[in-house]
Amino acid sequence: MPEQTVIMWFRQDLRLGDNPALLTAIEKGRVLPLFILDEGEDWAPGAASRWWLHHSLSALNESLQGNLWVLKGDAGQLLPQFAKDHGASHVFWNRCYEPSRIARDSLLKQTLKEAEITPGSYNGSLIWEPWENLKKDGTPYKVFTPFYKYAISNNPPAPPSHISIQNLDSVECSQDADRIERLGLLPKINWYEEMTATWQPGETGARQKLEHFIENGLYDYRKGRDFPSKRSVSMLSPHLHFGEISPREAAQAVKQAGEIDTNEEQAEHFVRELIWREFSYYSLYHFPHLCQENIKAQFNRFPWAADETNLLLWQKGQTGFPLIDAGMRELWQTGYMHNRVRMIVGSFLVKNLMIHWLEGARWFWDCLVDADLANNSCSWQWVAGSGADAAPYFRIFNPVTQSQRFDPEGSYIRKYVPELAGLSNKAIHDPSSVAQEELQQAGVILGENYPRAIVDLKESRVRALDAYKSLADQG
DNA sequence: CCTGGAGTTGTCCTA
DNA sequence: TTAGGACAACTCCAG
Repeated sequence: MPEQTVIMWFRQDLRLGDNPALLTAIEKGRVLPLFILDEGEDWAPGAASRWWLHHSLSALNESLQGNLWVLKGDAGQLLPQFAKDHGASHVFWNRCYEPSRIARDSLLKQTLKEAEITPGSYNGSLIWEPWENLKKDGTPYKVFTPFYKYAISNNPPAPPSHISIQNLDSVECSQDADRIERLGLLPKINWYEEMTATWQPGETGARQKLEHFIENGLYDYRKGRDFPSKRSVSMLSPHLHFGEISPREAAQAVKQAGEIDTNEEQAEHFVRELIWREFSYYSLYHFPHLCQENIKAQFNRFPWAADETNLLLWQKGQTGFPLIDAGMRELWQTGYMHNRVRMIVGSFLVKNLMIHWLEGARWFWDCLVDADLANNSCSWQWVAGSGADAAPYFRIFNPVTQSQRFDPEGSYIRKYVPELAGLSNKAIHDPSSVAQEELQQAGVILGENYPRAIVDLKESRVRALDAYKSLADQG
């Protein structure tokens, strides 16, 4: 009897290591690795994500000895037919948790079963399934810390699999050699030079980032992660999003390194951040509307400004606030932005400019290589104050104060806003309030080579506070 | 039920 | 210069 053909449907698990669906597929028969690009999905990948996906697929294909099959179109339609055509007995995948994908996948399971093909789905992307870790009354946590404490003490994270998969004997791919190019994921204009310098999509690149973090960032993570020029952060977010490394593997590696180097406290903080990612998936699973609607309904009455001009200036990094502009340009050039700066540019858009958080979420979605529906939506709702956690609404970041505190020497600003490089460490945080003479010496001409501040921080802060207050007054 | 403590990530003013 | 309280008062969660 010939060996069974088992389709391994890769989605956001573009790796061979610690991949439960793949491990099960290998046990069951001969693996046919497949990826399907479905452009009709809600929140289809933005330009930066597509760039990443192209390279990640190429890397995966290489580690599969060129045997990754590729399709383009509606997975719900294509997959059952493809499975039939190849006489597959099973189709395995790791779960995705976006609402539309949950619906699509459960329908697909039904279709496959009717065709007498056995489907199987696994957890390859999360430390915990989102339906785990409920409160005693069976409802989900809405606040991070109680969720964190409960999950850590009741369900210690399971260790990753360390089975190494090399030279996998998979079904030979008979598709054209340029099938990945023909997905059309790369943009026509070559805007991605900076991205190539910053990133190496794929499993190998992910491991390198992890090791680099363990060696260079971990010892100082707790405090250093707040300083955008320090790069004490892991830079793992896009790798985690595309599943090039599992969160379990990252957590275990960092914890073990922490024990060896007595950096337990630092390691714990890193794992805590990974669990924030868990909490975002958990929240999206239990509250699927949060990617388009305010969790707190009173925010539906918020007087958002429909200000195309300010939105564009924010997007292009031309607000006149150097830290904001540095962050927005980092995003544009590298597909990434340091976490603290994300909070600050987010607060600025939503509170100082009073532009709807969804506008920010959409822009991030298109620009970020780590664009992730759960993380992006939850984080924007948190910044806006419309999310489930009860952060006091009067928390408004001051981009100048934050800049002085977290980029005291202006090195992050100088990197991404080079026209200000000649200003002193003191002056660089707020050129609009610097004396004409000093600006001139540094070659800065406000309104010509660097914009004047587009809003008054004090005024706009008061305006935002009043707007938030009016929501409370009406109940 | 009721109660009290806590809540990722702040800012500003005053003493 | 720095530390501490006000902001305004909500919701969540555990006991």
